[in-house]
Amino acid sequence: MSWKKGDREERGYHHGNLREALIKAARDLIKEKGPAGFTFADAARSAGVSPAAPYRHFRDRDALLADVAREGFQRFEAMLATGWAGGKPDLITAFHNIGRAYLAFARAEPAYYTAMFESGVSPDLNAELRAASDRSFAVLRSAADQLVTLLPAGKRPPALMMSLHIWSMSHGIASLFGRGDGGRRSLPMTAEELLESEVLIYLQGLGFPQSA
Amino acid sequence: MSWKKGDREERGYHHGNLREALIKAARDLIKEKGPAGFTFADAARSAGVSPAAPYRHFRDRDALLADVAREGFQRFEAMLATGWAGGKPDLITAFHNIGRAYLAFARAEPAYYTAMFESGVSPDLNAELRAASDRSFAVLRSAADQLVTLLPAGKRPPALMMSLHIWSMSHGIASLFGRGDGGRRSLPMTAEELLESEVLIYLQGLGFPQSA
DNA sequence: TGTACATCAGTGAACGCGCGTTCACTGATGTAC
DNA sequence: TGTACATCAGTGAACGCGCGTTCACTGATGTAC
Repeated sequence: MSWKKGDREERGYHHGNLREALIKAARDLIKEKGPAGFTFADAARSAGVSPAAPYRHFRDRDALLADVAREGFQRFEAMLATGWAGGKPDLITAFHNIGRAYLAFARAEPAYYTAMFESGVSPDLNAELRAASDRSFAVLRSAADQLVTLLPAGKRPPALMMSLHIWSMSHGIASLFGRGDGGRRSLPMTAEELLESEVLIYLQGLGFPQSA
Repeated sequence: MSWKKGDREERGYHHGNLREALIKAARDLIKEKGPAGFTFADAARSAGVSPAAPYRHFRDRDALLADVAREGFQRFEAMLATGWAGGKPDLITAFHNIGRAYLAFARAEPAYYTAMFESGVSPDLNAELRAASDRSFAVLRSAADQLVTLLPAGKRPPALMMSLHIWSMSHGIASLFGRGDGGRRSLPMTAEELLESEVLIYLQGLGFPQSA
């Protein structure tokens, strides 16, 4: 069987693009059965190759998982940046949009989210993963940097602290209520409404105007 | 080998108290190797019994994990209640103390915390687990009920919403930074300081006085 | 109090299974000349 | 352009291992009389 290179991703030798195919297989299996519920052999089977083939691309299961997480952070960064949209239409609205993007990502990509935050893969053990994680956070950090300029110089909170606060709110809500794979708890309101009201009250506490 | 019933927990037939011993073994294994890193056979080995013995007490591995989570919620509830201390010395201070208790639990008992929130065991599938989880949340909810009475009647936020906000902040910080088993990210401040400042700003946003 | 019996927690051997990992190999693609 | 060789992604068979699960059993404890 030989494939023409019609698809942009289709290239290479025997399989075509086994590395990416294995990452996709891992994502599907994580979504189906949780981060613990997939094996190296499973991923090979899903990708339609022999159980020995993955060893050409990943040292072991953890290396594969780390690559899923790294790819996840890349997409996450892109979604957060799209939410922020360079601070348009106004800084406060754009800031709320980052939170929405955060929840949208957790909902749309529960497999990536799990690999990134709950798979036990430590970013500190993998420089590339760490860098991808840091770049995601930098979107939030940079938004906070710009947001504090709305306040008079003497009343500005530390932007780092502020971005950590927003991150923890978003992550808390996403973890508890906003997962696409059957969230663990039900709510009398949507996760988005809960986060939006939380951020609103928080910004009021810092003295931000209702809109800008 | 026969044991006198010196220890309060020591009773029963052959092993003494295998059920509790298995739960403790599961906790130790989760703490060591993560929620995915223990098996039914592992737990039996740690408890010093044959691999068939656990079947007398738990249907399968998930049932054991659910019981770890249930026991975790019981201790969690107790810690939160101790933090609140009936609203002493004053409601605002006691409210902050619940947050501290939340983080202290995640730090001191990472194995329970993992089983409760990240093991994939759904509270909805187990009535007892669900009830234990609800009782934990009820501590926070009841504290919020009392706290809102500090505000004039027309300016009181819904206590349910408020308790969900506080829960998500605490859970977000505990998950991201405040784990006893080698948290995944380092911080320029303690998790406790981060949560305390976050809650403080949030309460200011709702119009609460600095102390009461 | 003593005896006979019922109960049931835990045993240990056995099984089938799928995983992780290795190995010499095959065969398509890339490259030197 | 063609030929010979090097490279390397993927094969498939094999292995040891530990897991989950079952089974008839054993033996300590509880209970009826």
